[in-house]
Amino acid sequence: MLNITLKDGKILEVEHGTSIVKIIDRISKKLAKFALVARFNNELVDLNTVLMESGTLEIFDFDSPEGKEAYRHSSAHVMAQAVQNLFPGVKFGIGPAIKDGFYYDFDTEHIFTPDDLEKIEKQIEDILAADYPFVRKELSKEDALQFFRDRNEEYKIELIEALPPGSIISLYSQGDFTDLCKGPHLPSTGKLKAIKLMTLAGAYWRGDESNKMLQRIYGTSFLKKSQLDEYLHRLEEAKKRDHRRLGKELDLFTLEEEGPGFPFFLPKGMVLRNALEEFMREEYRKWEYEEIKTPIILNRSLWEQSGHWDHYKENMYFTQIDDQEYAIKPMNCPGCMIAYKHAQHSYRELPIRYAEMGLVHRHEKSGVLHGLMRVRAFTQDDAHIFMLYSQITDEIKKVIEMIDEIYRVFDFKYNVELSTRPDNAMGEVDIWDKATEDLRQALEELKIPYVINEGDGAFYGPKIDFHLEDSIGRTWQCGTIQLDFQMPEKFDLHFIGEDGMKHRPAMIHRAIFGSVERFIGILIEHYAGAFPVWLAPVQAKILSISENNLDYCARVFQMLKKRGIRVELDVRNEKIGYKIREAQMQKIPYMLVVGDQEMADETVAVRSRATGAQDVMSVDVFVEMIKKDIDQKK
RNA sequence: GCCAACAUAGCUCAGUAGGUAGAGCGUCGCCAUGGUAAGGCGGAGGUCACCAGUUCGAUCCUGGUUGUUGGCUCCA
Repeated sequence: MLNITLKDGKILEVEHGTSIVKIIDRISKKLAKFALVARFNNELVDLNTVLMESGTLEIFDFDSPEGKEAYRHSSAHVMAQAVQNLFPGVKFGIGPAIKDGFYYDFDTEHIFTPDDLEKIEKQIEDILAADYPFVRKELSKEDALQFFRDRNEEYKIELIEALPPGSIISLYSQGDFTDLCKGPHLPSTGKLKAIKLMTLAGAYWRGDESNKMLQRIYGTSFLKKSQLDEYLHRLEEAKKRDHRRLGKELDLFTLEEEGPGFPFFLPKGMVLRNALEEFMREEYRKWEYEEIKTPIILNRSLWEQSGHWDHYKENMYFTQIDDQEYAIKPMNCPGCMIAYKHAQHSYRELPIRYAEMGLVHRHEKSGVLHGLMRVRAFTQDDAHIFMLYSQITDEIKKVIEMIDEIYRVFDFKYNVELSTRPDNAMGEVDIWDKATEDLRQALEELKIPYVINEGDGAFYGPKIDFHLEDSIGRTWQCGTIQLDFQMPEKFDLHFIGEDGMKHRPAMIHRAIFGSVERFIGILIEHYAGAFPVWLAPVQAKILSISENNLDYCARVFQMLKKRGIRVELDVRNEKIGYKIREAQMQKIPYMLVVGDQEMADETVAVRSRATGAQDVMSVDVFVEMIKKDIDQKK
């Protein structure tokens, strides 16, 4: 007999060789219905697994990450089977579960079309109806290789060859489809219900652009049709918040064919942008930064000195002035190095914090451009901090606190990543290790949760990145803190120490918005275009009821303007409902309705964007109210 | 950059078995003076992204170019 310990601590006694399914049947009928996979002695396993030893058992349903992953992973296998049935001879890449679904990569002469997706979905239905069991089989590495060689599955062969010799290789079959797979899977295809194929895409084999491009089909699956519908509905809703759409609707910015990746900011977008920059400048004062501005075009020799010429050339634009070659800056650091060197510095001055709203240009590949999120020209709210080595941890912590404080103003949730040494890195490995350790230590001391992103650092140093989410859950790097021991070396920076000798300062690059453009993109999606009053391009709009009220409206307009409120006046010959609808769609925080009544009482009828509630008050009271919103950044 | 799809009025989109195009919104004009999410009527507005080719004739078919969208990160 075996002793099986359950999640609640209960111990079941079962016979040697009992399957997990049987055990679940004994635990509860309901559980039996919803169970998808299990964890036995810390290993995820199929429910069909037969237990040969005592241990702890945990059961997962669709609501658990483990269950959901297995569900989607099994969905991917079913999709692959459907593709195999419809397109014989197709070769298989990989097919994992991902955040909101799954994908599978295929290699076939046939080019999939959206019509094919429908056909594949029909085929999937049949496979679900047939309720094929998922059967696990374990082979030696040699036998597994033979199996896939017989089927000419070159990608599977490559995957198996990468495994250590002597490995036990598991295969999963359902019906006439067999795939190399670690598992676990659901008991049978009939457990799957609502599967939908979403999109087609190209994807390089193993994510390496020197490899062949395979055809990827993305799909998702849910326990019930209603959950799937809800998910699709959420996606539709999210699309309405897309910053590219709102940017157009609210006249914030535009992207034109004449400048792919070079956004135009329109008057309203510019107001928003200026409000953000003004806010950042207040923060500069508060956190003791000094602001500088360095040139956009600088001589090639500078970029050779900084290492950009060797490490970043493909991303840079160049130009000629007289007979000299110049580069358009892709980063602000080299200019800032020169600014630092302009004078001799004492240890007493450190840390020196130079901030710069720096416009940089980068040649991004055409296929990666995306609205304001990924552009070819953007403004970094950059800063470089020069300091003693003994000040490093404190300075990093200060920057982390500053970022956290600023993101809080917008009510952002963010993820933190620590990115380590990339392949094209400049400098010694042990210096990198030291820098990485400094960053890690600061995160640990502040108890900030983070994940490590191997090999994703900048070429001159490791970094802490702050990622924000867009409306459909894609994350974008915004804030960044990068520790750099290379630039001070390359530019021979120094300060005069207590001993009267020259010493090398340490340096941090940091940005908080990251890119003002990207940050605006995120903000638009975050607020769905309904900006808080302090950011709203138009904070209040005066709507006249009839021609009788024109003079009074103009007076109110002037009063508000004088008090610094961003106000617009709508005195067109339209009905009030029409004007309100328009102002509402422009997401203007306050509408001030003015008719005969208000004119007589010297008031305005304030309608709130959020609630639609009306409140009649004097202009002074309204100004006081809206000023309070602005001050509190509401 | 690579794979696929898409590109028609300022915006959102319809359309043509190949015979140079339509709606709604917006804009402009006139009428209505209207009290909290669209009042009525009328007008203007298009080299159907660009360049070639096929054809008597191309917005439509073919090829190329440009741009846009989704993906190329999730590792059996």
